[in-house]
Amino acid sequence: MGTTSKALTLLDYFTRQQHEIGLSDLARLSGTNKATCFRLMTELQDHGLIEQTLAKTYRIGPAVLRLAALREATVPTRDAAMPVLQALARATGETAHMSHLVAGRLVTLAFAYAPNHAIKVMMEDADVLPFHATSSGMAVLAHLPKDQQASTLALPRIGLTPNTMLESGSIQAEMVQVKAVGWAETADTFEVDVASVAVPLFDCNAACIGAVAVAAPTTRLHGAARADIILRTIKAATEIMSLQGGAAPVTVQRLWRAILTQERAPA
Amino acid sequence: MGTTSKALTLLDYFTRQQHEIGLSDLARLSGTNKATCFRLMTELQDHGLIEQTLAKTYRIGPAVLRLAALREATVPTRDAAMPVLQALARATGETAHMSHLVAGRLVTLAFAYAPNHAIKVMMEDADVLPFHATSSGMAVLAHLPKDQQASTLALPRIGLTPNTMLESGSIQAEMVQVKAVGWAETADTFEVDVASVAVPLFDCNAACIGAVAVAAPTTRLHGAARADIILRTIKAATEIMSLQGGAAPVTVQRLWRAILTQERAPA
DNA sequence: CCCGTTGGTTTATTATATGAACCGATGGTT
DNA sequence: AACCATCGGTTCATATAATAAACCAACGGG
Repeated sequence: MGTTSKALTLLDYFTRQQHEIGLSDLARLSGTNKATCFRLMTELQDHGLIEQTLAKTYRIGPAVLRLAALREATVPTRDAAMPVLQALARATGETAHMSHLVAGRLVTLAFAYAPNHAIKVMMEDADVLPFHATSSGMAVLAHLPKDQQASTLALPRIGLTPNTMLESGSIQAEMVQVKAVGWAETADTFEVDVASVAVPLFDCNAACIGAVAVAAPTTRLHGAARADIILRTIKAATEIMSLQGGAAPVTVQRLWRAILTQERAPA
Repeated sequence: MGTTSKALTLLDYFTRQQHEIGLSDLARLSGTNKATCFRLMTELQDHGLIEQTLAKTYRIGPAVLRLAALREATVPTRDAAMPVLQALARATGETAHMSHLVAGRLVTLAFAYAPNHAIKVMMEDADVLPFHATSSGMAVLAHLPKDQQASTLALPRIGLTPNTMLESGSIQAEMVQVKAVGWAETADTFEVDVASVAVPLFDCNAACIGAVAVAAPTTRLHGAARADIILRTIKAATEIMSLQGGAAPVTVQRLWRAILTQERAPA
């Protein structure tokens, strides 16, 4: 592996749960030599990607803000999707969110809450979603190239609830199902009492790059409400893709058109 | 220079003006060998910091969005400053903005417009500001450690208007003046007819990390309005610092207190 | 048909990254 | 107070990774 990759890999250890890490800890976590880790972090620090606190711990630096602003100016992903997500949340009365595939991981980039329920599903930006336990993950996984599916399935999985799928076989069966209907659904697999519906997003090459999803308490994702949510999520996905110059593969487009025209969600 | 630094330096060539760059162009711009450039870009791409368009040009990738969200979750710089800037813009009727020092450069991180004027100063996120031609730049430069001042002054400067200061001598004289009053002011040095007032920001170590500024058409930055803007900008800066756990050096605090208590801007 | 340019690849050479051991400082524990 | 573990950071011989010139094939005018 290249030195640059090693340095950039160090950034991955900073998460919402652990956003400040000391040198020795980071060296241990990443399995790098302490001296190497120090040198790499110093280099990241010189460019503002990392900064050090008073307590000498490292954290993500301010340079990423400039890069993110530049990214949004170049490809307005988040800014373009935000109003669509807000409309989706308002219309469904539930939590809407969008995740993108970044370097093989599914990252939450934006979300919107609905005001009309006391109980709602809460989200965090920059969260990394497990493929096997979320509808977004399954929606994306099902539409990935075979090799990426295989490498993703080869990763270790953890059971977040009693309902989480763990065996490759059942996940692959679900992937077939997801691909056959054009959207994905999970209930109580990520967290108990949380269910969600997800629709994949594609770029201009018809390659799957993420998903739009609506998450709700399991008890509210039934019957007519559920059917409505499925329709609206598909519409939101197509809208976001048109804003970003993406397009679903024709096979998926056909599935969606069928669902939208019959104005009813299939089994 | 380390390999990682070389790779990260490549990111700096992506600007608001030039946000997509081809391989040969980038190799030329950065002075790196084309093969090296390719390898480094591929590595950045593997981590999502860079992505390639259909036309094979490179651009900033989606991973920076995750990092930026994580940064804001760790240190809510932008999110915390935004309401203060909006209030400042509303109260002054002009454009307010905040810039931070990132890896030796001054980067615009947030701004807010006022609704009440047809003519206003426009801003862009992620812009890099020249120290010698902006009030924010001078405010920061004046409060930097001597060695950083020297290295900044050693950089080449360009004259953006006939009024832009270019000689080190006049810039250093201005720095003394800025440090003596605790804030900075420029008129027609960045762009003709644009004037601005800036107040430095400090972190918890009392090290200067950026500035808050109000920019207005030169004709509107006079008399009572100017005095009011100076007061409000100082108040906004102290507010932002208290939100972020920073504090100005006692010398600067004294200057500000004097200005605020006499409720009048000094010459 | 040619010529210049593009993105990308190969190769021997060389410069850079690496990691064990070390340092001084800090903070509990006995 | 002596001890010990751990912290962030440094040193230096060794080994690995980065480098750059030359080379592709493909594309687009003139």
